[in-house]
Amino acid sequence: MRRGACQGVEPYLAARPSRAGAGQALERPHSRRILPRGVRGGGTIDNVSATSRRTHRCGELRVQHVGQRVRLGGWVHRRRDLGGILFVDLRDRAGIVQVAVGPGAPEEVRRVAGGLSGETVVEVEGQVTARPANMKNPELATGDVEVQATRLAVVGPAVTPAIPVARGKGEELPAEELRLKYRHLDLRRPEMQSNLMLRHRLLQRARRTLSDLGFLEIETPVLTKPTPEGARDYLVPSRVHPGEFYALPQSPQIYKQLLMVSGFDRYFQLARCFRDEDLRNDRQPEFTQIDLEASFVGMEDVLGYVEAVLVALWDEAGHKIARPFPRITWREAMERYGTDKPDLRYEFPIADWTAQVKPLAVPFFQSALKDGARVRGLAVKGGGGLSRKDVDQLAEAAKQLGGSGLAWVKRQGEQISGSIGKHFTAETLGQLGVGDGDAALMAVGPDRVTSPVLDRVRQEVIRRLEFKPKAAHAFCWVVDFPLFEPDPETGKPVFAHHPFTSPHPDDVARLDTDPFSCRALHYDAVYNGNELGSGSIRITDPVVQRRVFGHLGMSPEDAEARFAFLLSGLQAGAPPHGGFAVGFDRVVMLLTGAGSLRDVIAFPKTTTARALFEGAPAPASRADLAALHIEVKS
RNA sequence: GGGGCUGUAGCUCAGCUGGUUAGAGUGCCGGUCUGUCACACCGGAGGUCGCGGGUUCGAGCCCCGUCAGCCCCGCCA
Repeated sequence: MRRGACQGVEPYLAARPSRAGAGQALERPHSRRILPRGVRGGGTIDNVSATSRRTHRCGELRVQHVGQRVRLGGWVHRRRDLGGILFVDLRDRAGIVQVAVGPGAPEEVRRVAGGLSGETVVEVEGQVTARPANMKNPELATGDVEVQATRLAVVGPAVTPAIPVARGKGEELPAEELRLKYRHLDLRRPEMQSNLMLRHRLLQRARRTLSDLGFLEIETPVLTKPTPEGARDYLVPSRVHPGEFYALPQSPQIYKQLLMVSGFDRYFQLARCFRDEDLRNDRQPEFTQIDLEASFVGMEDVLGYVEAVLVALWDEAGHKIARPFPRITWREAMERYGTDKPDLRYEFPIADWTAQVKPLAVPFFQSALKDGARVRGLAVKGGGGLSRKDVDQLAEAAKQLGGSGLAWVKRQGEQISGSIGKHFTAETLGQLGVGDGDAALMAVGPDRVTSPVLDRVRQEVIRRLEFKPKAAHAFCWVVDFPLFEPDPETGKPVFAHHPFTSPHPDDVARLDTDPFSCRALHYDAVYNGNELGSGSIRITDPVVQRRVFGHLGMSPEDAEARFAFLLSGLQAGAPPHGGFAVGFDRVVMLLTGAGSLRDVIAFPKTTTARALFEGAPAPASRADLAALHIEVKS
């Protein structure tokens, strides 16, 4: 056990067995040999931390080190000068340890310690001592010990930091703009270090899991050709070929299919992907996917591989997840939850109340109840707890999503109230599952309107009434997605996913006659209402692939020009194959509890896609532009 | 492209109905202090109220514009 890693600032490391034993053994003779005279190595426990300049990391020291002479390097987190005695909290990535400079310390040490300011980098040599019982600090993993400094040197003087690294309890974070501008300081904070250390471990665990399953890590180009995800491409001008451009990959989609054609059988990559679209809290223009593809597989196989990865990742973060994940069809998800990424932590489904409500002749519904429109609603247990203000805000949100609003009924004993309350009896409400103290929230219209409305209302009700989740971790697979969706403007069928997704074999015959009824061999992994990733079984028949391109409105010539390398690949003998891509940054965000992707990416972009730290993008020089055959309009 | 929120000391924030000298905590600087751990105490410095224009006798506060950050829609798996 590397106990040193298991302390406060890195909570996810708790009780994790080390697998680094062999590597440590190799390191040991080396680090022992170069340790300075008079300083003993750290024994058998923390030797990977030792270097020619230090024996341990600050945060690793424990009672077992008492009596040892150690040498540390780190940043001055805080300093407490009591006059005759002075304490320095020394910080590195492993944590914080208290260095004591008492009246008995050498004059030089006392002098240097007296002048230390925050964030200065120092090297300390001293003896680890046990703190007396009443002077221990239980909030610090190293709180049972301290280091009595016998040597102290400033090796990296620091100006007063622009934003604080050491924060007081309850002190707010600096503005995000400043955190991004002074990212080197923000990244020193133990929270950020913890996030990025977990990220590292998740990456390693994903690699190991897939490698153990026989997947080969193969890198694909970053300078490439536009891929078909449908987002805007980042373009890179070619110097050698005037007027021509590379595109940065939105995903390695076509490459991984070609690797299957090439017979690599199982591929994975921790792939950097680029999409030039507007940002969100959970969307960055460059991001990382755990990308995989396998040959001679069906959907079951792929879901199995992805489950193995996800279970391993959650395990790495300390959560035990049961397999297999439950499955829900896309149709059922839309029917019961109004979304293709249902949050199954809560058993609180949407119901079709058309049959029960239609005979009541409620004016609010009558005009809308045509052309296949339905009345759908939520029976809210304890919905009496929703204030009039809550209901009004829910109705307002419903209207913003394009609905005609939200009808509501509350039942308290024999008292029935609400916007359409006078049309209801306790008996009718009982049939809808609305009991005493409950409420019914209803929307009317075509499903494409009521689904998003009731999805939103459901989430808001869960939040406002603080429903208890029935599980902390609710994974599911959403399967049987439609192959096409109507174009919002023309109503014509367009592909719901990328155009390499195989139609469901049972539905292929209806491809031309009834496209909207065709299902795709496409599947999403959903966790607590978040989409973690998606995948599909691919089209391997070049004839079908050409037909599908035709459906996208692509002429055979267009298809050839854009995707010749894929089409010729498929003609060359393509094995049945399929794959998946996990949005890795989002996984890290969920597992760290971070509020935004920016807290799990070392150097993220702002919402306007700027890098405040390094200052990208930036204008290019006239000479650079000329070399690239580019003129910029000003 | 559209909507919303925010912008006051290095940092986090307060600032009344527009009113005369813009405050607090923390950090910083100086001092006292031998067991602190957000040490405590005493003293001090520190302001282009994001920027530009307007209204007004008078603007941190009202109006218009603009910039930046964040959130959302559009867009994007």
